[in-house]
Amino acid sequence: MAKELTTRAQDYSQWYNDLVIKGELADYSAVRGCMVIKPYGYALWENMRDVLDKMFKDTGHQNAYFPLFVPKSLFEAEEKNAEGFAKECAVVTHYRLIADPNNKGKLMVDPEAKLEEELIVRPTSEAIIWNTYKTWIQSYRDLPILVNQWANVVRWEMRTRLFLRTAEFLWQEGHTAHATAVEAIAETKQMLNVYADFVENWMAVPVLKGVKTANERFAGAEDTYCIEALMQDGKALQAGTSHFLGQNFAKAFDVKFSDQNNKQEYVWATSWGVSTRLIGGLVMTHSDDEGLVLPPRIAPIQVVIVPIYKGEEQKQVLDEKVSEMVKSFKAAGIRVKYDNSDHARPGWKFAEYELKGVPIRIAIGARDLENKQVELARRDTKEKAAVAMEGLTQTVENLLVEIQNNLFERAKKYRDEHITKVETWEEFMQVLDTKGGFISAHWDGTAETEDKIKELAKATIRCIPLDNPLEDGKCVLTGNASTQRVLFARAY
RNA sequence: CGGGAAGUAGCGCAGUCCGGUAGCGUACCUGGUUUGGGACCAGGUGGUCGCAGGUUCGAAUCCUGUCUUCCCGACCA
Repeated sequence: MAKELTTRAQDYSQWYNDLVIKGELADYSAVRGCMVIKPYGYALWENMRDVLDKMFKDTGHQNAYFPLFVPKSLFEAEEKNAEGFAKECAVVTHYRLIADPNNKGKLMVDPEAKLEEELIVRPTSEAIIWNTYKTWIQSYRDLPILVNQWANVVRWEMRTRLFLRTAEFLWQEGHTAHATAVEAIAETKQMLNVYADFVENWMAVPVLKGVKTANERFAGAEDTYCIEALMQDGKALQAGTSHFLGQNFAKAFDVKFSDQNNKQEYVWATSWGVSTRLIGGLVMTHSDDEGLVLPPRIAPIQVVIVPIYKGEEQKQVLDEKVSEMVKSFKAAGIRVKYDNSDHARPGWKFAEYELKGVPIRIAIGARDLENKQVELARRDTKEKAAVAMEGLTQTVENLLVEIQNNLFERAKKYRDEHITKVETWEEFMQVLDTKGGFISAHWDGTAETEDKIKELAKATIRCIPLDNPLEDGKCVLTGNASTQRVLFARAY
């Protein structure tokens, strides 16, 4: 029987959950709020990770690894950062279990094994890293430090959703140290551009680059730059952030260096990260009611080949023919899977690989061998065509590029059509409730107005776009004078 | 943390009101026929019904407690 998928129109949230679980990206686990990332989903993450990792290294960064645990005294050193994360920290208080004398076969926490100082399971690593940088930095010659780490972090969220918000998630966090503010700001912007480049050109997800308002800023940052994407239900998703941390952490951890004039200066910092949340954004950007739709450049399987045969004899002929094709594909760097397993019939396989979002499917049977052709089906448009075996590898290479471009253009068109300029509060609410997407509106620049809008509309300022044109106007809520439009949306 | 729902075979569910020793679909195994959009026939395997206690001759079913998960909300760099 078919794996029943909920459609987007029926229940968008359920559709998303169905895709993640039935598409075998991830599954719920026995641990509240934590997911199991399954091999197919992890392969996707590995592809994303590998591309990003190369981009980081190409911009001069190195990987390192810091501890999972942060002593409480270090964690609280940068006050704003600590306060921002305090209410969602997992805390280790003991280090040993013993047999429970009142409950045979069960264990209990040994009250004798209480830690002198509690350990915070990192929700982010600024504290432990800056405490370390203190020992790495003495002179301007030690700067800059350009380090990234691939890690897991824990944020004890009250409400979780697969990939979008889980208690534990995988990410990378870059932490850099610089001699000047100018240099640190340049780094912050550079990494924002790296993220935008990756998300748009590899994931085919269009993003808006901008800077957060003070309210939405990372705890402990001077400025938070972000890329914002738009999902098919009209809600925005923060896809990545890059923070200019000023000297906040240097001061909190007393990290100084001697400059060329032997003067002691505090170090300037940045941090930047993207997480497995990107996978959630990917799913909600491209997928449809038949299942996942993955962009070719990061799809674990780019091409699946399904043989159609009657009897063992035909199968062997096909196996032989297809092995040549596979060899040619692999030589061209195409990630290909030949599924000649006998326990499922072709129709079942078609549906299965559509559900899993494989960009191209090739079906080949006796009929095709005779005509020296194959059936080529593309996942993004669901179009099927008979194409010649002659030059097939080139045909497939071209089609992969075309699909990649089509996905991006399709998503960008949708996104652009869902940026709406509004002038009045009535329009603001109407667009929000009926059309969704980003709303470009004037805002008087105060946190009070921002809070009020959040309360009234459940919409937040996603960002102030970079290179935002100045334009005199009136705040959409208060009518006060405003110098520029900002982007509002309901968000994940 | 507030509200709701659910825990019975790998997965999805019925049975619970009205107590009598567990069933359906799918998956899985065997054999056969099949194979161009989620095949069909036949025969099988698999669960002491989340956990603990109570009522009863007898509990998936009634009572008490407890644990867990999901959904909605609040919260969310």
